[in-house]
Amino acid sequence: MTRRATAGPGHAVLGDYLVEEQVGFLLRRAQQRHAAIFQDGMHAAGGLTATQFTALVKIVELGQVTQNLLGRLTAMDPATIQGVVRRLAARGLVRRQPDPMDRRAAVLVATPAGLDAVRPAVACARAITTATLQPLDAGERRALLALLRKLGNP
Amino acid sequence: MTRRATAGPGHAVLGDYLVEEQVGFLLRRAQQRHAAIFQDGMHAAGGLTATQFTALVKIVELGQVTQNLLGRLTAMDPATIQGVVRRLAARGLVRRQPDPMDRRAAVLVATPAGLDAVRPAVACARAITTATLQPLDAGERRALLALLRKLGNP
DNA sequence: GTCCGATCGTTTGCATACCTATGATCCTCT
DNA sequence: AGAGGATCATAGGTATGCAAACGATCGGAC
Repeated sequence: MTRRATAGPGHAVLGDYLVEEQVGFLLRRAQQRHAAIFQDGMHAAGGLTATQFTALVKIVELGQVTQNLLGRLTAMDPATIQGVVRRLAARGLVRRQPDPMDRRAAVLVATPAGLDAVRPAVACARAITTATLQPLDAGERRALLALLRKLGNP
Repeated sequence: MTRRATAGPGHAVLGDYLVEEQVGFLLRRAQQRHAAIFQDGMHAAGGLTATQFTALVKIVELGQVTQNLLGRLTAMDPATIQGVVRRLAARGLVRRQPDPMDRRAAVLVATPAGLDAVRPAVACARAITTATLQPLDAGERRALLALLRKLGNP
C-alpha cells in the first residue's frame, strides 16, 4: 500500500478531478503565454496592448466605425471598448467625431499617427502569432485554430 | 472590377492580416465563452469565480500550502493570488495561519465551510467543462486539450 | 556572527473584462 | 404627434492579471 506524499485531507472529496487538466485552466495558461509574448513583441511598435491593437486594426480596416459596432466586431463589452478607445485616443492614434446620423453614437477614425503606427504593429503581430504557435507544427496549428474557432463561436 | 463595401482607407496597409483569425483573438473568444459558462454554472455553488475555485481546490487537494507556492501551482502572479486568497478568506472558505518554519510565509488551510463548498463546486466544474467542450466531439476534445497543453507549457 | 542576494507577502498603478444603472437619443407602433 | 421599447455611450463596482517597488525574513558565503 503506497501513500501519496501530495495527498491531503481533501483528496477523497475531489475524486479524480484535476484542475490543471480542465479546458478553462489550459485556456488561461495559453492566454497568459500569448499575452507575455505579445507584450514583449509589441514593445518595439509603440507598446500597444493586444486589445488596443485589435481595435486600432479594425478601425483602420473599416475606415470609420461606431464605438459600439467596433466592440461587437472585436468581441469587447461596451464598457470595455470604451476604455480601450479612450486610451487609443489619449495616445493620439484615434479620433472621435460626432455621427451625423445618430447623435448618441461616436464615430471612430484613425489619425495619421494611427495609420503610421498600424503597419509596423501588424508586422509585429505576425511575428507574435508565429512565436505563440512555435510549439506546434503546421498541421497542429491549423487544427488548433479550427478547434478554437469552433469552441469560441457557439 | 468589384469594390468591397467594407474596404476602408487602410485596407492596403493591412495586407492579408485578419485579426479575427489570429491565435490571440481566438483564445480570447474561447476564454470569454468559458468564463460566461463558468459564471452561470457556478452560480448554483456559491458563485465562486474560476480563479477562486482553482485556488480553493488546490488548497483542499494539498491540505495546506504556502500562498506563494499556491500561486505557482495555479499559474497566478503573487500579486494576483494575494487578492484571490483574500477574497476566499473573506468568504470564510480559507484560513491563514503562520508558518512555524518561515515567518515570512502564510500557510493556507481550508475551513470546514471551505471543505463543504468544494464537493458541490467540483460537481459544477465538471458540468462546466462539459458545457464548454459541447461544440466538440470526443476526438476533438482530446485534440484540443493536447494542443493547449503543448501551447501553454513552453 | 554578519553581510548579501534571494524569497515571501504586500501595495500601487495600469489594463482588461463584465455587470448594473443611467441619461440621451433613436425608432416603431399607434 | 406621442408613447414606449431599444440602442449608444458612460459611470461605478468587482475581479483578474502583471510590473515594479517595498519591508521583512531567510539562507548561504565569508
